Amino acid sequence: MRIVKVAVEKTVYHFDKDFDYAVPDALVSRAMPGCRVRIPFGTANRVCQGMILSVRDAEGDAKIKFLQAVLDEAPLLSDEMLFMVPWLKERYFCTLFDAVKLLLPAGLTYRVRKLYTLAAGVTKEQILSLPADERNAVLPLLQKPQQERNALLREAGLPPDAEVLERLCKKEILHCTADTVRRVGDASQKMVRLCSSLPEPLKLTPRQREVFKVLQDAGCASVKEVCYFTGVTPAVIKNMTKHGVCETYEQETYRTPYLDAETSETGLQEPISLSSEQHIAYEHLYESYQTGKASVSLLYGVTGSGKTNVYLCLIDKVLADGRNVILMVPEISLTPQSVRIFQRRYGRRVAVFHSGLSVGERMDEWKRVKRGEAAVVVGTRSAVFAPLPHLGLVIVDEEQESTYQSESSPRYHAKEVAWFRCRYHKALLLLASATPCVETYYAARTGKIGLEILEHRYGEAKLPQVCICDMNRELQDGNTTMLSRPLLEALHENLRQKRQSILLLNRRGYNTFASCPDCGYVMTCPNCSISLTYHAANHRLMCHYCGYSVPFTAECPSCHSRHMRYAGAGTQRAEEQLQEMLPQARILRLDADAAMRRYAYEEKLHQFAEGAYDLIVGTQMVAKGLDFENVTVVGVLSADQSLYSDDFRSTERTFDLLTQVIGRAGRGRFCGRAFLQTFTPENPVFALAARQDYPSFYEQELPLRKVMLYPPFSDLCVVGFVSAEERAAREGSIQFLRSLQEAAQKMYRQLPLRVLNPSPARIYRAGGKYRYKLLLKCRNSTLFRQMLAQLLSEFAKSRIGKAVTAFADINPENIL
DNA sequence: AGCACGCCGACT
DNA sequence: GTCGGCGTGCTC
Repeated sequence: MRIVKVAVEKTVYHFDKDFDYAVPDALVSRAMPGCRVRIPFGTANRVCQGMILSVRDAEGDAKIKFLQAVLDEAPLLSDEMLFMVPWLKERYFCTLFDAVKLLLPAGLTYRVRKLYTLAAGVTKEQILSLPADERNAVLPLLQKPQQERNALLREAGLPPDAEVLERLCKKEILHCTADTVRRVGDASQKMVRLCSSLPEPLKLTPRQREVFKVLQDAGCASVKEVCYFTGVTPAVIKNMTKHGVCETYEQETYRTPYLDAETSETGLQEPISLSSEQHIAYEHLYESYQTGKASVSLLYGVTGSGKTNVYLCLIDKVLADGRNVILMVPEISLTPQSVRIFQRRYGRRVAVFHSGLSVGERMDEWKRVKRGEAAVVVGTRSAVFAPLPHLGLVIVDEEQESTYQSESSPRYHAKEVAWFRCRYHKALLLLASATPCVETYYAARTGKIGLEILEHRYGEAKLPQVCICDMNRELQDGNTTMLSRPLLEALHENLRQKRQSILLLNRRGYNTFASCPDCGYVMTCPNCSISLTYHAANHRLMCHYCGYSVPFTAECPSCHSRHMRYAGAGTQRAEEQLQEMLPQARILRLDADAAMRRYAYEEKLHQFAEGAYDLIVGTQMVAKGLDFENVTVVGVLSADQSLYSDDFRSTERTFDLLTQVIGRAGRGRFCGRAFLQTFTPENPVFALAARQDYPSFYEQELPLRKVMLYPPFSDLCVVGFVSAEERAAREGSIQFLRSLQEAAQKMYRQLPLRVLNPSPARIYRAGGKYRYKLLLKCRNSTLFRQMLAQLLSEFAKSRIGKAVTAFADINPENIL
């Protein structure tokens, strides 16, 4: 008997597995791995969809059920993808079908729909004698005998969750069946062409002759086009089809948003001249690519060192080999720029993947890639799943960016997925950045991955002059606004000279840290080296890694002055205040958050470049990619907000942010200036960023990581607990901790593991639910993940698991 | 998650 | 004696 293993939709993590189904004889030829199927599942045999993971011949046991239908004519997933599914489950603690969904474009999913008909032998009298609500629900079926659940309820004026229909099924008045429908139809076009053997003798009316001539010239054309050119109606073509002169067929059209008429088929291969430094890096990378083994390299290149040129040369070679490339960029807002560069060079062979595309667009690009019509994919993290058949190179630009981790379940890390795919394809993974994440640089420094360095700025652009503004000083001198005097002055001057400025506003991260204005001391947790966060409710300072807390006092533990204060407020009104202080300035506000529409954003930036604004005020993500000749002043209003955020990566992130922001000023002919406002000017991160000195920053940061056992010296795992009741969430975390310790004692003694106390999540109340978390310093090994998977399943089955959902996230970008 | 099974109390 | 409460356990 033919048996298939199926990933089933709507399972829950703790009982998810690949379920066996028997294939009915009629479907044997179509039930291939990678095809979706319709299956009965659970005690009630509810209809749901699944994905065939593998096929075999074996004896089926008593429990086995049969497939109902195969939904795809050809497999949607390649062997590589099917291989990736269980890997994703094991790695990110999701169900198999969740993993499948990552690999399919959003539009390609089926929806299960419930259809109702009157049961055989039900009479009109019977219906009329029913209670009112039931009668109303049944009556529409007399007009149209089969109707979908939602339509039926709507017509009866009942809410979508009404149970009338289920009741009627039990009474055997209605009959319920289910099927699956495509969510988004393919965008297809009706095409027409001449038949290969024409009827003899060929008799044509004058109008048909017109059509015949057009088709002879064009070979094939869409029905619409033919009608347009000849002025005939579709009836003529239909008639010719009937007489065997021509035939029609459906052809899918692609809706590719970034392709316009200017985009040529193959692109312009303009020669690229590399500097000697770039050339060496390129040569080395190409060598690793050519070894035919999977490898990872870091391309560490200072801002403006021309990393893109190196990418382009590598991509040329990889494409010439008949292999494919993925280029990932951190933000949607950065894709139009990158896409333009790559489309210019590679034409229609470029496909675009990112979450801002509509469902239809995404599906079209996906298909183009799957059929091998596109060989270069540019996009955000979801691009890592692009179904390219012969991957040769994956480039991760700005590899330190947190956007490469998914923020919703399954929380995959695009860099990890990229490495999985590169191993499969024996391809090169290229991580690139001017400020790589500490883990990556450590791996490069210790020889675990390759390292290529570009240390010279391309051309003669000079580093801007950096001013670190001491905000304590400003305060002492009576300046209570959020603009320091040097920055305000520079903005005024820039306005006068008709030059432009960029200001960075940190509105994210509302944590309030405690610092001493006299000596600059910032309160940190003695166990975790994390800034303590002020909690107004109990007037205490708390560590949100381990739950440590102390009462807030005004006395500084370092210099014993009595001026300790908690900071962090004040940026809310920033924008209005700015307009008040610079009344004549034309200010453009950029919000990376949802509000900005997809293209409106590009439009605004274009206007800025044209000089329609004097000043951009934006959040950090926005400011990172901006590159304008006329910008000579950049300012960071409060660098502290990010520097003393309650996260072990906060110094690293701040260094990255400042370095990039400083790099924004003075890209053109004029010398630029950067202003960093802070209450703790003595923090060395400012001087290091001013010099753009990543290696020194790294040397300073690494020992701290080692002492505190943070990555790269351990992995950090967060187990989160969510519940409608605070007590349940807390008790859940405590119980999980207990079983974790037990399991570690008994079965996993060899695992390195340190557990911090359960503590409330940073945002501990969200959406009416309470959240607790447990932090583990561990080694992210197969064994560790096995233990965690086991514990998560047991927890879900336990009594408290009914009230609390637990989930795990290894090396998250943000610790809950 | 959903759903059936089953064991106990309140009711005709 | 039966209806229905929800605790328990299973899902190919």
